[in-house]
Amino acid sequence: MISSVAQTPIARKISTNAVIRTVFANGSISRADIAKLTGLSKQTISDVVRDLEDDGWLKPVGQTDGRPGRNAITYEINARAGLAVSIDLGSTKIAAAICDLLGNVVAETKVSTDPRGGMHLVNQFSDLIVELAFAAGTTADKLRLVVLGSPGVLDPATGHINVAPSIPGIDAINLRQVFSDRMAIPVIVENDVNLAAQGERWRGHGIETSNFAFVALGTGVGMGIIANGTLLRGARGAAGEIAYLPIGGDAFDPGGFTLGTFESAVGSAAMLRRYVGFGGRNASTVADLFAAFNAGETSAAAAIEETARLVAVAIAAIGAALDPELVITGGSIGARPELVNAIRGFLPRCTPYPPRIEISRFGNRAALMGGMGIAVERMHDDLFGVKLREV
Amino acid sequence: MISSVAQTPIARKISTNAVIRTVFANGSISRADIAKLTGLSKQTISDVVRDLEDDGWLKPVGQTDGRPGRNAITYEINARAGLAVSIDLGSTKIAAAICDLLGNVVAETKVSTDPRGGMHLVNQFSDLIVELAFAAGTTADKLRLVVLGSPGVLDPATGHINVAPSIPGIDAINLRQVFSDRMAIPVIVENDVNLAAQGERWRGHGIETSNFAFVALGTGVGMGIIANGTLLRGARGAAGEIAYLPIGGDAFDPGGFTLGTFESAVGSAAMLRRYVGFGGRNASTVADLFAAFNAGETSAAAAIEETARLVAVAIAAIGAALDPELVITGGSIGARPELVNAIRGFLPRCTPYPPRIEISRFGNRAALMGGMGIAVERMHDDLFGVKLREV
DNA sequence: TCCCATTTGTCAAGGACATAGACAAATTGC
DNA sequence: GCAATTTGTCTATGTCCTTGACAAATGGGA
Repeated sequence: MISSVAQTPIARKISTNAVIRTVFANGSISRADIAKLTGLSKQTISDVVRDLEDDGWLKPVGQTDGRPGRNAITYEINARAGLAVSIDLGSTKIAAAICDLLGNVVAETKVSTDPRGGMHLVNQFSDLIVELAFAAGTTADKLRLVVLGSPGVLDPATGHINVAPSIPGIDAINLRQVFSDRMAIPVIVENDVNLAAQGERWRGHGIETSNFAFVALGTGVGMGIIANGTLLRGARGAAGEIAYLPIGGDAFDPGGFTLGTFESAVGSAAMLRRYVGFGGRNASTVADLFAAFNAGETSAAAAIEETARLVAVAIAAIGAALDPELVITGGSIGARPELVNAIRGFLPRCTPYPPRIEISRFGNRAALMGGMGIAVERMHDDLFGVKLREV
Repeated sequence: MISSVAQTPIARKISTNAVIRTVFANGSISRADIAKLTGLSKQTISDVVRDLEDDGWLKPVGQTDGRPGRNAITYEINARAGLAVSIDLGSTKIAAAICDLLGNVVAETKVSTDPRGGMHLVNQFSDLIVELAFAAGTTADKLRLVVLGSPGVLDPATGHINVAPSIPGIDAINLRQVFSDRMAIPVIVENDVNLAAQGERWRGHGIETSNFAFVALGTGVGMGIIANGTLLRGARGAAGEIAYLPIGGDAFDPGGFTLGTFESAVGSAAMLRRYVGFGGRNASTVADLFAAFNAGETSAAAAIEETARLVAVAIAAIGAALDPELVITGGSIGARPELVNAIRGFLPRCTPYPPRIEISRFGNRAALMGGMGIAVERMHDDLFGVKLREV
């Protein structure tokens, strides 16, 4: 025998999947209505719903009322039947949340990142999860999945983080493996900007758009791409690493290799340098610089204007390559409306088909949201997905 | 009743699909071997194969021999059971071919493009197909599908060609609709560079690569992107329109809007202009220019060098956005090894992670090949694909 | 209050498709 | 010629789905 006999026959899996999807789409629904919507017979629906209720995935919640005919029992997803964790690892803060099968946030917290990095972070994650699980009224071993967002370039195959300048020691261990072994739960590691893009796709500006880019502008720069409705990672996981775009400087300058030509031109350090170059004196952080701009300082305005011009050219380049319908900006610089308005002004002057520009809906929670979105999607796939046999 | 009862139950469709895929993967195979490879029972395989043979999809071809035990009858795909047409519409030539279910070319031809454009082209396609069908020993009404590659930006939803400078009158009609109505066959219209990328994906350099780009350099410039193994079209079908990359000129120069900044800098007109600027006198076409280069003319070398430098920067930009493993070049300029070698020299100096560069395997037949690849894939989907019911 | 139309959900019968195992037929090797 | 091996069919059995009948529950009207 090459393949063992399927535990649950394919036909029943398909029926179960159809029922689950129908209940997800409709919230609270009777078996008779499920039958009408799926086209399956009442008998089949009753069987499937009985199995799902026995296994805890569905629960009866009430009755129809007021219409002629016998009242129907209505069923809902038992959201608590699947809980997962999303963690956003930043260089200064770690945000974490537990969400249920419907994507509701059940518990959430935020702590300072352990500056020692490496295995200390794994310990920190582990403690966070135990604490969150308690707050959610459950225990860590009941959690089905962890999605971890991290800066850096991840190898799509192994999950190893190859480049992560801002987090010490994290490229020395196989974070996914170590963390997963420690918790005895599957762990997905993903680039934080990619997660932010997924977050916007799930419940943000990208909800109705299959082709958009999330551009993060802050200390560093990065991009997450949603194309044909799914995340685009590239051959080495480096898709969207726009730090290396040959814009804002000479592409052949060897200095661009370390930081990246574009990042050297529009990162927060470059902005402050530019501000000082224009004669500014009152800003040591980007927040100061925007404050100076709002106070009417011309050198701050010039620094922002020049940055916006370069970002507009970068977006033109991205538009020529990817044709996104929408570009969502985020990060400490990218979330500033002052900058985004300036970009909106430049864009139609450097590309014939400018995409729409929006500021991220979730601010610094975008990556956390994206992690939850992936977790929910993955739980659905694992629990109710229909997988055809590989030949 | 909302949905009509499925004609063929899903389980049988899945089994049929598994059988077909196994036969495709193994060429000539016995029913017993199909059973071993799929894990399905011998009985089921016999039933499915009998149905497929009755309907003409499979045919017995011989017997096993020489091994102990009873000889088995071997079966093959009946390749002639599905024939489709691929057409590559160029500004000067139209190439067309008929291929079978296995992607074998059954008939092929090439004619000059009718310069009057518009509906005259539809007539020309129609005549070509009738002629090819005759050469293939069949009739046009037996063909299942036409894939048409055309220059220009196509709306992914409607198939309408929005921008096509080199073909007159083709943006005035809904080519897909008109052509499909005329032939009474489904027609797929796709950008020619996208088709070239698909061709390389199907049977060229991209056969083992899920993330690569096909860059066409000639009179105009364009790019086809394969990401996650599938074609990337973008929101308006303009993904890969690298003519508008802000490279090789000032992105804010309004002149760049008509032709595109990058195309103005590296198209064949720009190359010849550059050659003359360097003092060249002996070239009125790009072929002349490369001949002058091979004769040792320094102004030709300088023109090619400068073009290669700009293309390298463009590939660096594409690499930063998409992280392809490979870039395949084609077109009258992009297929020249002289240029590609120069690009290979520049690339590591302007990007830290240069992709591999290869010249298209199919020359000017790449788009035709891509059309066949799509046609074969689509025929398989239509004929044997498993579609789950939409809820 | 009673009856009817309507709706829900279960029961029972039947069909399609799958599997397992027995078995006849065909072939090689000794 | 006989054993071993392999192919492909036949028979029995089980699962899943559908259909149609029917009991149970409900609202509205006489």
